[in-house]
Amino acid sequence: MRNTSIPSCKTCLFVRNGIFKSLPREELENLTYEKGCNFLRRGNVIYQENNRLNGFYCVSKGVVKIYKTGLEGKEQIIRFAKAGNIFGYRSVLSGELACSSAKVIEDSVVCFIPATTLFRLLKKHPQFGIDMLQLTCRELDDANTQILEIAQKTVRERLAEVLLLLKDTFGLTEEGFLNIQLTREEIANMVGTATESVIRLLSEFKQDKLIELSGKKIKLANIQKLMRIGNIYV
Amino acid sequence: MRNTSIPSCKTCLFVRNGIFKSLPREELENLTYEKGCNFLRRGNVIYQENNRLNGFYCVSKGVVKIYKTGLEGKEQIIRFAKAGNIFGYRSVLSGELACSSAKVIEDSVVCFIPATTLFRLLKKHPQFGIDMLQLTCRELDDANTQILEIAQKTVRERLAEVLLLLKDTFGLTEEGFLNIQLTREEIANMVGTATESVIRLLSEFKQDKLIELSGKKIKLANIQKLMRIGNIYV
DNA sequence: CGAATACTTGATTTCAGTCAAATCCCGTGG
DNA sequence: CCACGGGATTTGACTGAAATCAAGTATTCG
Repeated sequence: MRNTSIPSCKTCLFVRNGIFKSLPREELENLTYEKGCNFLRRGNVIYQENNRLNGFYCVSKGVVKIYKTGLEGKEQIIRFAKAGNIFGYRSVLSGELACSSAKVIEDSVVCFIPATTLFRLLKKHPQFGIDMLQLTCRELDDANTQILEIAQKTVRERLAEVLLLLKDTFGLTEEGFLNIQLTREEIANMVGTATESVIRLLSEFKQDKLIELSGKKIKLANIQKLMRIGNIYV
Repeated sequence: MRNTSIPSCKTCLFVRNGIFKSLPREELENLTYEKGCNFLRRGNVIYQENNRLNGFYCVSKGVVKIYKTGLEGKEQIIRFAKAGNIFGYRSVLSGELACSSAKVIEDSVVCFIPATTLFRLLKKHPQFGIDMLQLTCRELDDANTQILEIAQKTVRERLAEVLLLLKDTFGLTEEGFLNIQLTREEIANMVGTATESVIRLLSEFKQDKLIELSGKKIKLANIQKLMRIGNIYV
C-alpha cells in the first residue's frame, strides 16, 4: 500500500454523479483535504471482519470485493465496489466492528474518508443523508432478493443470474467478454456453491452454446437463454 | 380493516424509545395528527410486492411478517415487525414499487405515516436521518449475514438458529414457550426449506430433548445445545 | 359437523457437495 | 530463457442432505 497523488473530489466525475452529488463545492474541497488515498494491488486486503473502521472508502479506480467469511473459511461475496462506489460505511455508522471484509480484485485507487467527516456531512447536509439512506435501501433490497434466490433457486439458475449480473455491473469488452476476471472460486463464492459445481455448470453452459470460455474470460453468447435459465424477467 | 382510536405518538413508549426518539415534542404532535391507524387481524395483507406505497407503517401492537414471494409462490420471510418497529419505508424512500409483502401474523394495531411526512422529518431533523440510516444499516448487516448462512449452513443448523432468533425477538412465555405462534410452513419460510423438512427436524430436536412441542407451541429445552447446533458463538 | 387447512410420516429421487487425482497455468528464481 | 512449484482448473466417482411425491391423520374454523 503506497500513497499516490490524491485525486481531487471536486473534479472526480464519480463524486459529481455519485453519492456526494448533493454536496456544495466547498464541501468537496474539504473532502479532498480530509481524505487519504492509496494505490492497491489485486489481493490486497483493505479490512476484515471484526476490524474497527475509523472511516469509509470510496473507489476511484479498480474493483474491490466485499465478502463475509463462513465457518470453514469459505467466502460469500456480498457485492463489488467499483469506481464511484463507497464501502465500509456501515460499521462506521453503527459504530460496530466490521462484519464483512474488503479485498482488491483489480488494481485500485481507493480513497479513505474519516468517520468524523462522514458525521459532519450527515449533520450539515440533510440531503446527503437522504441520498445515503436511499443507497442503503437499494443495497438492502438487493440483499433481500439474494436471500430469496439462494433459498429458492437452483445453483444452475443462480449461476446464469450471476453471469448476467457481472455483465450489468462491469459491462463487456470489445470482443464481448465480461469486463471482469474472476477465479472460478470467486464465482462460486458469489453463487454460493462449490467451485467444482461452477466449473461443471460453466462447461455445460459452454456445450449448450450459452457462453464461450477462454481461460478466465467469459463471453455471453446467448443472453436471452441465460435470462430464461436464471428466471429473470425484467 | 377498521379504524380505531388513534394512539398518540407523544405517549407511545415505542415512539419515545424507537426510531422517532430524536424528534422534538411538537413533531410527535404533528405525527399523531398526520398519521392513520388501523386494527388488523391475523392473515390480513397490508401490502404486496409491486404495490405503490404512499407512506410507511409503524406497529403499535401485534406482529407483522415481511416476506418476498418466489417463483412458485413460496414465501421467504425476511423479518418480523413487532411493536415499535417500522416497515415499508424502503419503497417510500426509493420511490419504487414495494419489493416485499407484509402480512399480519398476530392481531395488530398498525399506524400509517404518509411519505410527505417522512421526507419532511428527514429534511428538518438530520439526527432522525442518521437514526434511520443506522436502522437500515443494521437491517443490511442482518440480511448479509442471512445470505452467508443460507449459502453455507445446513437446514438443521439454520433451524436451530431460527428457533433462537425467535426467542430473542419475541421472548418466552411464563411456561418457557416461544412467545410467538407460527405455522410449520412459516418456520420453513424463515429457514428457507421445505415444510416437511422443518417437521422432520423439529421432531428430531424433540427426540434429542432440545425442544418440547405442544401443537404449534415450542419450548426451548436446551438452549446451549441449540446454539452449538446452530454454530452460534456470541 | 363438515370442509379446508395444517401437520405428520414414509418412500423415492435428485441436486449438489465432497473427495481424489490429473492437468494446466503462471510467476519466480536460477 | 527455462525449469520448478504452487495454485487454479478440470474431470470422475461417490455420498448425502434435503426436496419431492404421496397418503393419511389431526386441527381449526365457519
